[in-house]
Amino acid sequence: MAASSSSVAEVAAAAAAAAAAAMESALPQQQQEEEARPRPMHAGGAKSRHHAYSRKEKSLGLLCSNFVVLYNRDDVESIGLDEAAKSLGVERRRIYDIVNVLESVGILVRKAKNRYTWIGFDGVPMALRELKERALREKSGLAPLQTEQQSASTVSDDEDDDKLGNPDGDIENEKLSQIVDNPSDKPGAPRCRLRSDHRKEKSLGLLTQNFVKLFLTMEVDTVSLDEAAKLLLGEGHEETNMRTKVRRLYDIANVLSSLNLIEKIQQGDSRKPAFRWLGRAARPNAENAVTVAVPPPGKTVSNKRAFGTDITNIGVHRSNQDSSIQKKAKLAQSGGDILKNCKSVVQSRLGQGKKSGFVYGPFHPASARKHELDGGNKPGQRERAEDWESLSDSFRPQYQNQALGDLFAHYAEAWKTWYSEFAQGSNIMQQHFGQSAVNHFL
DNA sequence: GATTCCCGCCATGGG
DNA sequence: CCCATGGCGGGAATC
Repeated sequence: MAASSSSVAEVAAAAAAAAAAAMESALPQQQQEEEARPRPMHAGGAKSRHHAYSRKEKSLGLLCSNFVVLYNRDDVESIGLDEAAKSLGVERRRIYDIVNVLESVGILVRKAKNRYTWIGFDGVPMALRELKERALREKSGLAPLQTEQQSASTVSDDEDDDKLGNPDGDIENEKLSQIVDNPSDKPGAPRCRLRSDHRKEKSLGLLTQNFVKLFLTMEVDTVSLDEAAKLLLGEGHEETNMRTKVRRLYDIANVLSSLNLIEKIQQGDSRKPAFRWLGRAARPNAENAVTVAVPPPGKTVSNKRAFGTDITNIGVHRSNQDSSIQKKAKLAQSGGDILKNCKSVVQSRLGQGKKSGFVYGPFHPASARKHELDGGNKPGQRERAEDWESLSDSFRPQYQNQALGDLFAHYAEAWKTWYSEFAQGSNIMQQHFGQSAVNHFL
């Protein structure tokens, strides 16, 4: 119970601390954490008195940071959920949350039940490219449906997704299966709409992708979660649906923040905060984040939620309600995996990147097109040369090993689900961003 | 009082 | 039926 939980915390702390220490060298500049938020239990003895419950220490963002610190190494084979949960001292449920968004951004791939393969940040560029590509195709491909409200007669109070069967959906699917190079693909059998994928359509992972796409396609680089929710959701919606969606977006935004893919900013004056895309992001880790130039545009004040460098969870609960949650948290398994070297293969394929700042994704550039590092575009003002993206634009899918195949299979599937859902949301996107977004840089 | 968002119940879907 | 997964929303902590 309590005893075990504390020991778990200890282990987590040790592991993460070690990891952090090891990682230190990788950071361009070591910069002590500024720790915007003083530890609530900072006073007192060496350890910690009792440590009052603090939400921040349990945040998904922090958890994500720790997760990354813990696994972002060369010798990380596959990741077991139980193992992760135990190491980080959290319940399994939380790991699912993290893993889902990490996967959406290409940092992980599901290998099997309970098992994920670590791809690392090198996978991000490609994932973003995929995402963006889809988003753009989506935009131009789907029916323009100009400023028409699409009606949807009757309020149909709670159900949002109607399944409007889009004609070109099949075409896309076919194209996909080709790309995927699925050996066991039957040219006729498995072509199904995957009924009742309704569950998946509302998944955190999908939501994450759509959220990211939003940033990738519009040129205004900030959105408030309410806006995002409205955008990603349909039009009018039950208050409750909106609220739930926003809750999820908070979750996602927090982990994306910890990955430095976005940052929270205070919109001008007296307005709810919004999130700004930092595609060029560098390193996960703490808040120092050498997030390059990009001076915050005039009045926006960057007060992103700083994730402490401290190490995760302690077995303290939200309130004074004891209830030792104590999961069995068994950790058995982790036999010798063959997948182990998959990761290293990818790694070597990339030439070990990481420290050089510029890294190629899993696919080595087919045509070694070198894009100038943001050569000379828009002098002055914040240019948004997205390193992740421009970098990946030159990629040509040309996989040569297991892991990559899996990766693509994954993307293919994700697409399918995304496609149907997004089809309906696209029109509202259309009226919001119009054509301008279609041809923005690139 | 409003916002942020953690916690964990419990539906669900795969095996 | 068991168990891995992961929606979902109450309501506590923060702002």
